[in-house]
Amino acid sequence: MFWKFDANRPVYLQIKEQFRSAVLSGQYPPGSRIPSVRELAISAKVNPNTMQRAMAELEQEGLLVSGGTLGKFVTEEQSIIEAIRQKAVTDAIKSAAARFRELGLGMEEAAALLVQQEEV
Amino acid sequence: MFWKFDANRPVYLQIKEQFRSAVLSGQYPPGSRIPSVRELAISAKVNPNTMQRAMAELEQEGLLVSGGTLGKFVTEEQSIIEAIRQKAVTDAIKSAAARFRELGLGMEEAAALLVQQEEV
Amino acid sequence: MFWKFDANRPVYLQIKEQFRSAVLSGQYPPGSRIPSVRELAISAKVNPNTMQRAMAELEQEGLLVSGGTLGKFVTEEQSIIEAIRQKAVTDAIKSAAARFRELGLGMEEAAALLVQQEEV
Amino acid sequence: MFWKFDANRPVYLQIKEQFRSAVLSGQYPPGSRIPSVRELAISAKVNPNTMQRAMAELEQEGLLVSGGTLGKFVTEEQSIIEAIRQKAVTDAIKSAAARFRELGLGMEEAAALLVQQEEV
DNA sequence: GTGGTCTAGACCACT
DNA sequence: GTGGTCTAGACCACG
Repeated sequence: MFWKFDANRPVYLQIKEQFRSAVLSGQYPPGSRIPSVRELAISAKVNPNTMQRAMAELEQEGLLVSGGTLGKFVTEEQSIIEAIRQKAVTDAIKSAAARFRELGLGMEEAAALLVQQEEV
Repeated sequence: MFWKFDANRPVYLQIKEQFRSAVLSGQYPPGSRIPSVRELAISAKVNPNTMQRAMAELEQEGLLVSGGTLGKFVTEEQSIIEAIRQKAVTDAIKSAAARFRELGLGMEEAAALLVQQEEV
Repeated sequence: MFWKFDANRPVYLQIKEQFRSAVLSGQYPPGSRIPSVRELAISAKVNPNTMQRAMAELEQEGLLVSGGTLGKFVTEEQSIIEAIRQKAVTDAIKSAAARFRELGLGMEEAAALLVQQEEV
Repeated sequence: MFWKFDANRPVYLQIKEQFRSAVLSGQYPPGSRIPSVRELAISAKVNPNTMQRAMAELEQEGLLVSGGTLGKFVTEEQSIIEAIRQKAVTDAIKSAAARFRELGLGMEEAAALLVQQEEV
């Protein structure tokens, strides 16, 4: 798990986003145990409380379930995961579209730049 | 000029982004006078100090030039504007691409969703 | 605002309960500004962070709305307040009933003891 | 014996309450042998240490007496049982009354809701 | 001064 | 060892 933070947004929100993405992209399969809060905090070079807050919110969101002293686990309910994925993708697209529109960039143009960027 | 702020990022940064976009998209042509900080602050429902800070940074960036007691003006130097546009577009694309990649979304897929979104 | 905490349950949860009750019982009318988090923390002899957490959750619940740097306010939406009151009362009744049942106490019996207790 | 735990309070305290209630409501008559700590722990899906701690405290309270290698038994002294019952009922009533009062709920009103709840 | 975030470090219960 | 809570104290953005 590699972390990258932008200084201008709350770290715990960025942790939520990135960890959610990690789960959605299959890095932590449904039902699997995730690393302990303390380990994750170390890997992200962040205070355990900050990591704890992020994971607690992902738990409240339904993506994670707490196994008490056994650690935290990715939910086994595929429907929840799928719903979260849908929302994440839609949000990302909407937010990018809004930014492009703000810049006066047409969607086809933006789409072309995106594809082209990948080829680099 | 319509403003939309996200609670989780410094307002003055969002003002910079949005005002810069307004200039780049031609809403304020090169050489034109922009509204006073006071007026902009009211339209954005923001403290004048906050607006002042944002405009000062856009001035330092070269996009705006101060006309002393006459107010602030958009720079007339096309090269500066063009450079800023390039950077803004590139940043927006890169940032969107990074987010999509994080979500395990292919660029072609994302591009398709973007175009499709416009049709809605 | 007077606070009373039970050592065996998280303080922030008890703060939520008690403050919610204070609002529901009209101590803080709809739309009114509540004391600052720092003041409340002092009055409850609790760390500001703990109070902050409790108020943030009441905000998420919809009972409070944040006025940014102006402080926090009780929501003006009567419907939300009413819904929260309903839930609070129902929960309290259910929880008491469960406890009484556990003790083999009939509801009529318990009801009598409750009324009698008030007369003391 | 059916167990139900609230995540926000120490499990051993909840075991004490529920087992005490089970005895008071006659599920384990005076002088009868209770299941082994190991069995109880399994039925409650709880660590034996946790169950052990709860039973030890009930023993110290006088409700249970240890029969050495024969297991634990409910005390045969009716006076003790009666005293514990009194305290348990009084505590439950007081605690419910306090909660209702906090919510601005009159005792007659609460009593009515309690009785009504039973009919459902 | 206000809300909000973050760090550092401690303590508790135990799924 | 793990999740969870709490304290103490600091910093930031905003007004």
